[in-house]
Amino acid sequence: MSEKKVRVRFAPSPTGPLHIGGMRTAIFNYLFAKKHGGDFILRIEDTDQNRYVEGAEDYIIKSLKWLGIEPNEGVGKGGEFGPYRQSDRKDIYQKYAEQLIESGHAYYAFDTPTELEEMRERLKAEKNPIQQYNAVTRVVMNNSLTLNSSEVSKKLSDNTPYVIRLKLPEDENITFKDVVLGNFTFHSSQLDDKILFKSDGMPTYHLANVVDDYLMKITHVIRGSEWTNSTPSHVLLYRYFGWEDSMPAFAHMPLLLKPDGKGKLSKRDGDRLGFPVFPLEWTNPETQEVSSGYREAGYFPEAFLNFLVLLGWNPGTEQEVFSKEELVQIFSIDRIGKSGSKFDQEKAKWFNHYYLQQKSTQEICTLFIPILEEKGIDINPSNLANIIELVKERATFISDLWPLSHYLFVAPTEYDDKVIKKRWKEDTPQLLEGIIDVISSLKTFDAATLESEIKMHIEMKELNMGQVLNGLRLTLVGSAQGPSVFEIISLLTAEESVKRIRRGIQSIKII
RNA sequence: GGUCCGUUCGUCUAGUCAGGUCAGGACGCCAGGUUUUCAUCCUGGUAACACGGGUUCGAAUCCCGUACGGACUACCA
Repeated sequence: MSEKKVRVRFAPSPTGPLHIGGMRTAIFNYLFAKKHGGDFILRIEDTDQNRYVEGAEDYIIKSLKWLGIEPNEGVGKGGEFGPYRQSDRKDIYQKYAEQLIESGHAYYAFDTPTELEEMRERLKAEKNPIQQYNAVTRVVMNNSLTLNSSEVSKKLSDNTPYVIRLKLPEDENITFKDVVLGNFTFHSSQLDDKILFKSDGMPTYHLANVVDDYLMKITHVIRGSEWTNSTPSHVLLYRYFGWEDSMPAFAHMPLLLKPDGKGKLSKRDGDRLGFPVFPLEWTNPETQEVSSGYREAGYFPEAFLNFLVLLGWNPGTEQEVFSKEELVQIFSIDRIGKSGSKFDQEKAKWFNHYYLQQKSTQEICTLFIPILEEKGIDINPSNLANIIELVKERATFISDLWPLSHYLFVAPTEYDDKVIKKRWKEDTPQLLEGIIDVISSLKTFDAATLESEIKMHIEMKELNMGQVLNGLRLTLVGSAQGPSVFEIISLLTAEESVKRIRRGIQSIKII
């Protein structure tokens, strides 16, 4: 076995925050690399200077880190195949573009944007289904194939803006195998002479991507399926460079779709639909507009990762909850589905609820304390642990804990009208006086004792439970929610409970 | 318009390559149980092979067509 070491790259453009589709691509790349004991490389593809957004690169690194994805090499990490930011590799690309010109597989093109536009308009008017710069149309354009060599050298020495285009064959089938989608055949007449090198001196994605993947010894290209149609051009580049033997395997992943209908998920959908599409909160540096993030919404990274990995992939078993380590063990690229998936916020919440329940009470306390501090609540740790024990099973997010438990910290100041109407009767105050007596007389003060004593009292008086306990809950909590009243009383202490019951008796009026 | 791709419960999906279990699981939803309440939890239920042809004893599975959806079609990635 002389299998090459697996090396994959995640190669986002720093044009803004990474959305969850990009995160999923990163996760799949990472899992695949780890599964095979390989390297995961972070490369920043910033060849479009116009779209560069300040802070985006940092955002990408932070997002990966939040999920526990640490690149083996790349921007912010280093490595022997660097630099890993394409703008720092500018010189490399020019050399390769020129090499292609020398070998006759690329050419200079001097057409202005206007001329290109006219060409497309003309083809459109002729009802030509293909409106591209290709083997047919290039013969009437301004390029080093139609101009004689002295005209070309003159233009070059005049600094006439030019691009370098890939010279596609006129009549050739290009085939490649995609690990996810299967075999593809494209006919060269359907492709265009892609620009490899732009007039601003930067390469396009197509060139930079192929050159870097080759130089960085990438073995598997796992990327979004929006790249499928340009893959044949990339295949040709490998061929023309003479790198076909080390061409990586391609795996194009289906896209994440809008939850409510049509099209691929976009950055706008989040705010429109009321859920985050970004892992972390993002503030647009130009407009100061804030987009919400999963982290800030209260999702745990492990829940978010678990949820995301199941979008378009499954292990083929009925298991749905996985740790990252487990995923590394069982991940397999050929279990990636072919069709796009919408995501379901309800399921994301379910995962978060599940992961929250797996956490220790101590851990949950630690996460909850900042919220309490913000509310100005002072609490002793052992009491807090008891409170968390009591309410955590109801919580999906840490932020649910306060609405679920506030009455255990602060006495109710108002009482739910609906509950008053339904549960507060003429004899309620009198019945509660009886409960005060029971509470006050107890020597051991735990939930079990409270329950048996209060129940005994109710039975002796020949009352029914609902009659007494609902009113009791109202005075303690202010509403008709929460765990067992006996648990509540025992946490509240006798003194506080009696105080609340008295206050309720005084201030609640029959409706 | 052209090229390429896809289509199983409302959603994520198993099953398709090697045709033959009342098409399985999860989320959601509904019902019942537990509970003094609200949740949680437990049990059960609802619900899908896009459509039309063909091949076959037999098709979700293979073939063709149609519809619908998606991606690409920039000196953006």
